[in-house]
Amino acid sequence: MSHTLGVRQAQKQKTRQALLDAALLLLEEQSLSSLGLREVTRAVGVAPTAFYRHFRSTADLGVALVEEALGSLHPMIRTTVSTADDSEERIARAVELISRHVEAYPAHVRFIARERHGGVQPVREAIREQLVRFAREVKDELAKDQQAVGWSEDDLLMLAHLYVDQMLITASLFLEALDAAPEERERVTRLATRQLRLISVGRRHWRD
Amino acid sequence: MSHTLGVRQAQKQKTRQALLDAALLLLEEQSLSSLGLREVTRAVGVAPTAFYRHFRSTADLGVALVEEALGSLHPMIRTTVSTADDSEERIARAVELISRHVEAYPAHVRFIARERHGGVQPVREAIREQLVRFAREVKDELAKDQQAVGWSEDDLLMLAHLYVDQMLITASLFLEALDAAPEERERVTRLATRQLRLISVGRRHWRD
DNA sequence: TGTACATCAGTGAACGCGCGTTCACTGATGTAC
DNA sequence: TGTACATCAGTGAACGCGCGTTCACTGATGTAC
Repeated sequence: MSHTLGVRQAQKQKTRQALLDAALLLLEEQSLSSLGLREVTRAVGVAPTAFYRHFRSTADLGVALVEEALGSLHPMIRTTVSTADDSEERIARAVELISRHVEAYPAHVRFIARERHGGVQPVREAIREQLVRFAREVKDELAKDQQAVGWSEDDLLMLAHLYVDQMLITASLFLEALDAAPEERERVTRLATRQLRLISVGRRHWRD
Repeated sequence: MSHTLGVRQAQKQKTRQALLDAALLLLEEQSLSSLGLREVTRAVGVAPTAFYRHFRSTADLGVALVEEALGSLHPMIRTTVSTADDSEERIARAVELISRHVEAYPAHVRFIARERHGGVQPVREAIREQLVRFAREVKDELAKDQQAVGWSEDDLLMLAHLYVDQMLITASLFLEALDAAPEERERVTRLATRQLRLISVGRRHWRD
C-alpha cells in the first residue's frame, strides 16, 4: 500500500473538499465576487472561522476550483486532438466528449465560463493560464499532423486558440441546453459539429 | 425644435444616467452579482433611496446597461458585414472596428464579457437576446452575398454565430491588451485577422 | 506498551460595519383655471 | 400673468441582518522516549 495520510490530515482534506463542493453548488446562482465565506461554511456545517484553516479568502478558494475544474483535463484534450483518424469522425468524437463532460461536471463548466471574465482577478488569471496551456498542447498535437506541413508556429497557435475557444463556446451551449428538451442538445451537437467542420475546411485550404 | 423634456424629466434622466455611469465604473473590478445599490448611489452623491426612483434592483440596472452597451451596435454590425468588397479588406475593417470600439467603450465591453455568463439571470438573458439578434442580422447580410448560393438557412446561421462569437472573443482580447504595450494590441490584431481569414477560407470551400 | 507533551483543525463569542428596504417628509416643478 | 393645488424626484432616519475578521479556547491526533 502507498503512503496513507494520518487521521488528522485525512479529516482536514475531507473538510477542504466539502468547502469546495459547497462553494461550487452556491456558485450555480451567483458569481465568485459575491460568494460569502460564511455562506460556504454554513452549507458545510462548520464554524466560519474554520474556513481560514483551508483558504485565505474566497478568491483563494476560487483558484483551487480552477485547478479542480481544468487541471485534470489536459491529457483528455491531448488525446482527443491527437488521435489521427478521419477528420469527420474526430469532430464527432470531440463534440461527444464535450457533451459528456458538461453532463458529468456541469457546475465546474459553469464556474469556468462565469469566472473566465469574472470580477476576481487571481481567478481570471488562473483560468487564462490553463487555457494558454491547453492552446499550446493543442498546437503541439496539431504540429505532428501531416496537414501541418508548411504551417508556421504562429499559425498553428492561432488555430489552436480557435479550437480551444470553440470548445468553450460549445461547452457553454451544452450547459444552457442541460435543462432543456433533448432536441435542444441535439441542435447544439449539430451546430457545434458544423462549426468545427467549417474550421477544418478552412484549415485544409489555408495555404492554397 | 422637437419636443423638449420638462426640467423635472430632464433632471431625472440625468440622475439615471449618472447611476448607470457610476455602476459601469464600479463594475470594472467586480461582477454585477456583488454590486451594491448603496455603492452606486454613494458614487453619484444621492441618497440610497433615490435609486428606487430609477431601478427596481441592481439586476434591473444591469439590464439597462445591456441595452446601453449593445442596443446601438446593430446598424454598425450590419454595415460592416454587408459592405460587399474584397474579403481581405472587409476582415481588416472588421478587426479595426472592434479595436476602436473597445478603445472607445472599454467598460461596456468588459461588462458584456463579464455578465454574458455571469450570476444574474435577467442580465444573462438580455445579453443572449441581443447576441441572437446580432446573429440573425449577420445571417441576413450573409444571405445577400453571392457566396451564399447553395447554403441552407441553418448553415448561414451557424456561420453567423461563428462570426458573432469570434467578434466577442476578439473584443475581449483587445480589452486585455488595453493597458499593455502597443505591440500587444498589434499581436491581437494579427491573431484576430488570421482567425477571421481561416473562417473565410472555410466558408469559401464549404460546399466543395 | 505507556506516558507526557506538542500540534493544530475546528470552536464560539465578540467586534464594528455596510447592506437593502420602509416610511413619512420636503420642496421644486407642473397644471388647471 | 397670478394663484391654488397636485405631482413626484430626492431626502434622511430607522430597522434588522449578515458580513469578514480577531481571539483565546478545546480536545483529538501525533510524537518522543
